[in-house]
Amino acid sequence: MPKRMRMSDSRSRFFMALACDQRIKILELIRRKEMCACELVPELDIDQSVVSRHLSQLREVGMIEGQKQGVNIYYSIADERVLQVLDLAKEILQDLFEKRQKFFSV
Amino acid sequence: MPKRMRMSDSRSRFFMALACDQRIKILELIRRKEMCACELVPELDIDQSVVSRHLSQLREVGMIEGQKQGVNIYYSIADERVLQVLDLAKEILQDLFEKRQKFFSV
DNA sequence: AAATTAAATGCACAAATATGCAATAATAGA
DNA sequence: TCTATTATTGCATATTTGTGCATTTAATTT
Repeated sequence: MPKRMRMSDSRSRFFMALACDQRIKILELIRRKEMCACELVPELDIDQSVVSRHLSQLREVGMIEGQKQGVNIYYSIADERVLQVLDLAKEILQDLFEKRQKFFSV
Repeated sequence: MPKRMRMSDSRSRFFMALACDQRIKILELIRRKEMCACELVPELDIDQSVVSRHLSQLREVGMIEGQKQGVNIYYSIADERVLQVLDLAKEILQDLFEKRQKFFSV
């Protein structure tokens, strides 16, 4: 029995899905055009099994959805608001970076 | 040396800061009114040192900022867009929940 | 200056995570 | 049916993370 449940709030799991370079890259890739796992593998330079697991995780929290086409499952963004979240984070961090750069350049 | 850097993208770290029940709760608490660490401890039921570390982490990614008032440091949300991110996640998950409930009730 | 309160830090440890390898399952196409 | 390709699933492992305890640091107020 764990001392404390770390991520019982579903939002924690949601954000955990974004707390990983590879998964962010996957989202940014399939936002441009839908892709299957076997197309993602060479882009990410990690094992095929790992890509599969990342995709599962993103699917579980409702960020992406897959559609079968022949042998492949093509993934796309399931909810446009996920992209808003990604872009907001980028903006926040960019502004923070500038703010801190200004602060330390005095 | 780790095999692979897991969170070199600053966005990963940003979202990692949100991937934790306690830290989300801290944000939701100080969004209502600014609070110091010693006020947060009884609300969260974790050790004072842990609260301190959570606050550091949230500060590092620019989500909160502290202001000294006497002996205490009062924390508040540093960027309103952080709240947008939190609320977007809530909406996405709520819709996902309803969608899945509908699907499984057939 | 001394005492008190708040915040940060060092240390140890349990739990969770990302990863790769190997094997399995699933399925389309020949 | 057989084959080939794709995706999923154990299993083991190194790293990371959240946590608590004890201590230290910082700073205010008496």
